[in-house]
Amino acid sequence: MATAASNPYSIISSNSMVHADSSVMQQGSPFRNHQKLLQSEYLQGVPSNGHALGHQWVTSLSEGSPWSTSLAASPLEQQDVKPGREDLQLGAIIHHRSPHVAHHSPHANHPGAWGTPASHNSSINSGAQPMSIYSQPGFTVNGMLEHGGMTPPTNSAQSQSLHETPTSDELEQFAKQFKQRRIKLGFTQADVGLALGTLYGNVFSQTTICRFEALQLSFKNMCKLKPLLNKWLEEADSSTGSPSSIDKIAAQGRKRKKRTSIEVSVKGVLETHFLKCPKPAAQEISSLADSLQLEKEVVRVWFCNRRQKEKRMTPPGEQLSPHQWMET
DNA sequence: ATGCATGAGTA
DNA sequence: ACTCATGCATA
Repeated sequence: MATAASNPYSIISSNSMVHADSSVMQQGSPFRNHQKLLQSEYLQGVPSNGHALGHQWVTSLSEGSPWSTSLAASPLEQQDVKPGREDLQLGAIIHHRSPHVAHHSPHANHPGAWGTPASHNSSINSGAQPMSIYSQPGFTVNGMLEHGGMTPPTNSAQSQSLHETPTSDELEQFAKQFKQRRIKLGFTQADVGLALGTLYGNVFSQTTICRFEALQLSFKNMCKLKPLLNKWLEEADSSTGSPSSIDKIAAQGRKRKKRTSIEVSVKGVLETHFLKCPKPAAQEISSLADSLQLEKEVVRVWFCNRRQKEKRMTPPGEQLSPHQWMET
């Protein structure tokens, strides 16, 4: 098993437009609902791919510095808890440097935001706030949707998405419609992500758009993105046939740990443990990691991701009626 | 489309 | 050390 450790951590830079739009054809029904999804998902047959322990990042490059070496543009697209502000200064900068003026209400980040019905809960959703939009007058990054920014004559869909928390159904409906429109208009998920960046300053990846369409984000997260996507939709709809010259942002040189590939059987074990104890103590993780011959960190992260997955609107597994995420 | 990973914000 | 939003890399 001379692990062909030929590709430790890759320096993000190449890779770019791979996925064209694979989402157009696959996917049967996005409504898989919440249930204590059992191991079913973890038994996904992986026929011709028994490559097991793929973990253990590296051992070949003499770079010395492990993945933690993070440099370059930080993915600050996080949720700034800033009441909206602190970005006007950026107006001067005219570079790749996504403004990411995330906005967010001083939310109360309650755990299990799910238990809270959409009725009269209003700590979430802060929809559209006066985020500073600044577009570089002169050239369009995405070929389309480059408006003055500050001119929002389109206030068609701000009735409820602004103060009223959408219901699960509404989100589901929207997601579905969004995807359809997007495809008809000929945009890929990646395109949308970029457009959002040039439009509002918040760039998103193909992954996020994909998850939105598939309702694989938390309820709160869905609520946050909906207004943005809604706006994009409007723009896209109106701007008839604007050939978009996609502009991929060159990735920076940031190192990242190579993705660990956990063996199917090992996943089964992890899943079993998860069902018993979804929140193992540090020590338990250690021993578990030890017995599975995995890095403790890998196991820890696995549990984190597993928990997070449990909180999504459409957990993998069963496919039930598109309701009841709020329950339980 | 999704698995594993990062990082800011919290508790 | 966890949650949550998000994404690179990969299947």
